Amino acid sequence: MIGLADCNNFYASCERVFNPKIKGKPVVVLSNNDGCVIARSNEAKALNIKMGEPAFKIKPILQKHKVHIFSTNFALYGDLSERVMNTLKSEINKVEVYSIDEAFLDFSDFSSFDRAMSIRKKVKQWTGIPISIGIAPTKTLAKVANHIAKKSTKEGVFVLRERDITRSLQHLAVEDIWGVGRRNAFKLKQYGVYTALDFTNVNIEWLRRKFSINAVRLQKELKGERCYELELKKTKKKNICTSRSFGKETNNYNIIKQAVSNFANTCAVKLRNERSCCYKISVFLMTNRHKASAVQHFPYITLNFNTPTSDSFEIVSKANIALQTIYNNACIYKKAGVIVQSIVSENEVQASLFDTIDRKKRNRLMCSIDKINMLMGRDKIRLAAQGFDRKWKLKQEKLSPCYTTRFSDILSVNI
DNA sequence: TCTGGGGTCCTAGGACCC
DNA sequence: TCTGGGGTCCTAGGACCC
Repeated sequence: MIGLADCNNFYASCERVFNPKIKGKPVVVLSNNDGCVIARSNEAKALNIKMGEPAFKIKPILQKHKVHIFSTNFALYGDLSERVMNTLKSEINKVEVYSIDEAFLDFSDFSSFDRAMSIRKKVKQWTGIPISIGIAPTKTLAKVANHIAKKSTKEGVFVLRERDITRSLQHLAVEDIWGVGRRNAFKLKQYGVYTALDFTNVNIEWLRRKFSINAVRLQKELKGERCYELELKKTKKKNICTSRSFGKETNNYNIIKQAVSNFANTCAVKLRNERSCCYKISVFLMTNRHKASAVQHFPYITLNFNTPTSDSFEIVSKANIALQTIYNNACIYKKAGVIVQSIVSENEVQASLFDTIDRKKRNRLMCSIDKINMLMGRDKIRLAAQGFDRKWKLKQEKLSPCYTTRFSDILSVNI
């Protein structure tokens, strides 16, 4: 059997761990720039606050019910996620960390309701985060089991046995199947497929023809045939993207250049952490698509490196060449981003015949910079192009302390 | 006033080869 | 009159996930 452990309302729960005052109260966490609701406590869900809703649209509800609002604090969530995963690993040998708040667990040795309950209790006790566990024969069914654990059990644990599969699928809407999104749910309903059970009953050839190979796999998984195994090896990323909306829209070239330089540098740092190099870099800009009256412009350009690189100097300067090409000062931009692509492992780099850079020396320099920044704080050493004033930076008005990752933010206790 | 960020996989179609 | 068949590789766009 495969288990799926999923943290309940993860970001909202993180905010509560070190702030007991907000227990039992409605809590929402907003996306970057304090834009949309991306996490809700049960009390906030009960107020009918929807996932992804722009905060400014529901301001009256938030005020009326005294909802506690937080900006995203990824330093906190990332750290608590690691604690949860480590606790799971202390109980289960094979754990696939699937996302910041989810992990697949190998229950092939023995799976029981009681074992899952004790794991759940341990995670709560050790980290303060409540989780739900669903257990079933395949990953997709484990997702179903988790769904049931969250919605219909008091304990937060559900074991989906073979004999109960049909009954469970009957009560699961087709759009709630893992891997069926909005588009395909709409399409399926047009053909009269409304529940997960309906989905398991459609002709497999028809499914292959009308949808994709994934739909076929999905059907098999729902019937208990395993198509997806646990992925225990960490794989290298194939693309790395850093992008942000600006706190304030702008057409100022220098501000945008600073932002793009910072995003490009972050991509380079991420590449070096992965021990990878990239062949290509793309830069994009976006105007505010919600503003009907504004001139819209979504330029995007990709440039190549002759030799794959993770060098900040090269990546940032190439990003700036790209920016120069696509920037148009008649437009007010809302967002910019840098993507590095065609990624290869750093020990598989094929150098260009005409390469002129002393790469060994540059690598040592980058290593030193990374080390110093690790010890002394992010961007302590930076490229001049990154600048200091950060006029493009995001809005984060409701940021909670980094309780676990910054010395000055550690809680003090009065006895 | 105000609307997120970071990924993966699949497919169709174009360009090219012999 | 009449215009093939079998491939590979790359890319953009779509769909999905959290």
